[in-house]
Amino acid sequence: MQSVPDARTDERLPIYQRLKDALAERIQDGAWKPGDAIPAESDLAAEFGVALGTMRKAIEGLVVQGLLERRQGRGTFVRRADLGNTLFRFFRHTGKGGRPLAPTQRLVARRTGPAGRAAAAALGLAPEDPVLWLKRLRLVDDEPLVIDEIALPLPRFEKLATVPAADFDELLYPLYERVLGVTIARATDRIAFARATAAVARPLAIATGDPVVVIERTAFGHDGEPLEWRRSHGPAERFSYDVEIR
Amino acid sequence: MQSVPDARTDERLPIYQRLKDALAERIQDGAWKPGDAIPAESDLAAEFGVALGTMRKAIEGLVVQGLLERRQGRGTFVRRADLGNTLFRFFRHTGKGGRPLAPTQRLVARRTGPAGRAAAAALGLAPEDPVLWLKRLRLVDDEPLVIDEIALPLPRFEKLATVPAADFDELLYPLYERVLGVTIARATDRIAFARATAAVARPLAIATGDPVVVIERTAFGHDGEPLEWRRSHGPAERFSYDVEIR
DNA sequence: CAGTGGTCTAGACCACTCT
DNA sequence: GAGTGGTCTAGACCACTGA
Repeated sequence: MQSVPDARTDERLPIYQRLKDALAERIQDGAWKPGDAIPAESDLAAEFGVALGTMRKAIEGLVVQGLLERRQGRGTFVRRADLGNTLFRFFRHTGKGGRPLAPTQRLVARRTGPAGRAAAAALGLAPEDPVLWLKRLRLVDDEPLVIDEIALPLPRFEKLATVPAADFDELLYPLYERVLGVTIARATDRIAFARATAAVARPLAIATGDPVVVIERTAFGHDGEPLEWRRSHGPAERFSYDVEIR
Repeated sequence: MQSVPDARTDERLPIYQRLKDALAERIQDGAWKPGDAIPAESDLAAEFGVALGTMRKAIEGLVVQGLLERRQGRGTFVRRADLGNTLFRFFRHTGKGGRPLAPTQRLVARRTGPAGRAAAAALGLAPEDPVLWLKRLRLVDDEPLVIDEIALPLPRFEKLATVPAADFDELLYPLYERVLGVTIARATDRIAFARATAAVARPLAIATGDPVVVIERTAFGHDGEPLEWRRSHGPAERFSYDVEIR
């Protein structure tokens, strides 16, 4: 049987490609952690036995991919993915009278249960596989704006089932990293509109049947593995999103 | 009085930056037109008196910006911006039974009138400045899906006022290029939600007050000048949009 | 086959950051 | 001042395309 060519050693690939894969692997493996500085370009070039320019091209590629971040005169660092905040990405920030916004969040429910069809498809599980379900309400200036249902594959996220509810005050992705060492690198959102069900309308303090935005997100790790699925609902009138094309 | 440093000659900028600006200018000026091949990298390097690698870096930048397109072994070409199709970018393509979709479009109205507040702000005009207004209905499988109101600054788009209505069968950006030599390079969309007014509901064959998506687009030329503003409405239930983050 | 972009090298000097 | 990334050069060879 023919051995499958490894991305790092497949000689048909350009050197800089193989370097990219080798460096990316160090990040995935956690040898280099988010926030860390990686060795100097010249050191890396020497270590891999390539010209400086070739190593630069490899690093440049990872910078474009958002894995690394260069800081002139200081070094090259493993980037901490900033996937923004659904609240501010997708909703109008009605900063009335220039007052600073006060976004807060509250864990409404936490339970273990079957993934169901949508979450299972996104996470690569069977619908009956158990996941940790979180329900979270996000408010701005004490006004409910978004309700999230979040599915996290078990056993990987088991520890989150016992973390004190108060810890869910913070953003979730940093929490995953702190508690579980799980890093979210990338996510896909799908935006659509629907009518509010009773379960969604109540926490949002709107009427059943009112128009809502539905944002379904799948979040992935550096290795491309799906780690989290969530479905968020918010009042449609508050929704606003900007897209830049080309 | 100090002369303002030209992007192409400001010596504080890296050479490759100045090269980028010089090449971009040739595209803006129409010296190199969309679809054209530009001279070989080696020729350009010689012409500008720089090393090949430096010219490559400049070209690479324009490729990333979407101005140029490389084709291995053939040459480097001026890219024809493909701003996609609002229909397929933002709405579910319900290809029932695998039948190919039949998207069509119809010019519903064409008139000259004041820009009004929204269009004027986007186009950098005064609200009372005259623009050419187009109203266009877009259908898929003979079912109305999107109604567009399009504002085009006037004197520049004057010729479009007399072009036969049948020509509006095609996509607008290629039409602008063919009839006026105007190239759209970039656009910004803002997506929001509203209730259908009577004017919007009638052509879409929905009820007044039904939920609709509103997509406001400003389109720009290579020089960053706003060239077109449009507001599109479509039924909210048919809307679907995917966003990839980082 | 000639001409194009794609990869790679080995060196030089500059600009920035920190101590 | 030492160490980092940023720019630039001048050359070599490879891989692909089209006539």
